[in-house]
Amino acid sequence: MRDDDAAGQARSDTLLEWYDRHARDLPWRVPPGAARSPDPYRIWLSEVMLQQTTVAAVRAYFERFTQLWPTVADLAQADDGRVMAEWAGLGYYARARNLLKCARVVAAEHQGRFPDRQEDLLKLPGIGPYTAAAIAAIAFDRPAVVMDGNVERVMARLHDIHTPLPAAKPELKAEAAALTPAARPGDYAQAVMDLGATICTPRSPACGICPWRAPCLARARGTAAVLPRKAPKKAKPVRLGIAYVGRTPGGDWLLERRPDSGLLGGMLGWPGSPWAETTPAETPPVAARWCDVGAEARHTFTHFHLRLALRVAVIDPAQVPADGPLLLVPKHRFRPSDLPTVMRKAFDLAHGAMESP
DNA sequence: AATACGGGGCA
DNA sequence: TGCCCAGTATT
Repeated sequence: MRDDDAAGQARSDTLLEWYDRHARDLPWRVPPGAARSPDPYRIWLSEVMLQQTTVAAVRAYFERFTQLWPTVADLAQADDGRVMAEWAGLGYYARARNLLKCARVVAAEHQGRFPDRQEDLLKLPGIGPYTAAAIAAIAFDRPAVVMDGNVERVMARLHDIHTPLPAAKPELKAEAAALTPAARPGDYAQAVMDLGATICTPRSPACGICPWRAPCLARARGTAAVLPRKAPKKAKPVRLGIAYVGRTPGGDWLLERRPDSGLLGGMLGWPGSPWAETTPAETPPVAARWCDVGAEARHTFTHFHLRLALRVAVIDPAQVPADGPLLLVPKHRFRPSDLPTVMRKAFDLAHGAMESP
């Protein structure tokens, strides 16, 4: 065991030396060696945004959110619709709903301070095993074992593990735990994830410049590019739907607030038919002369492809019930960027069709 | 254990 | 255009 400990120590030291020289400059990051300590609010916000999402996509959203809501107390008081609108385009909208829930729990039940232990962080909405470990390690420098897709890939290659995911997870986690150091665990966690994101990449890893090229078994055996192995995935079915893009004579838009649970939950969207495998029936939200737009919006979600046929009409505002999910958004307050991507695609096509009759 | 849940990047 | 990537909540 002592040999393993010593080898692990040497590896984490090697990685920390690399991180001291090559740490990425990120808006939410405190550089290694800096005097200040990280703001748990900013670490939490960035980690939730980074779930299933690339750094490139997150940057602008992070800047915007921290500018609008500099503290967790500010976010806790924010308007729900405003937060959903600012999240639009980032995807996985349950994250935004849980973000608000979590901010309100922290503000009301934790005096505006995030818990510093993984076990307590795990109880908060939207914080699972990965995010709890990441906050504990990065914000509070606790030796939590941070397991994300990057770490899984790095461990699979370092130890040349060929068991397919997700079956390999326990083994990969054990290897990651054995390497997590007692000194500078926060920097170590960020270092492994940086390594996975910049060098030990999913395709064509840059083994030649990797700080772990010496101990890496997959590098020695030439198997890095095929690891980690994954269980085969199933094909995505096609679903069909119709969306109705309506506008009043005054130029206000007819939208609906989608239910909190389910696909695009809590987001604005165009009213329409359910999305199913078969051709949908016409289900106009209000009576009007709906015109077929020649084009359809195509969009791929996690588990199906959608083809959305489009109808446009000038509608009578008096036809819109005051209760229910439908709402008229005034012309000057409507921002296409407040919509999830599929709804923005539908708008772009419908709007083009309305401009040129 | 399996499924629902977006969107962006790259070949 | 199509394939790859990747945490949390729910069932």
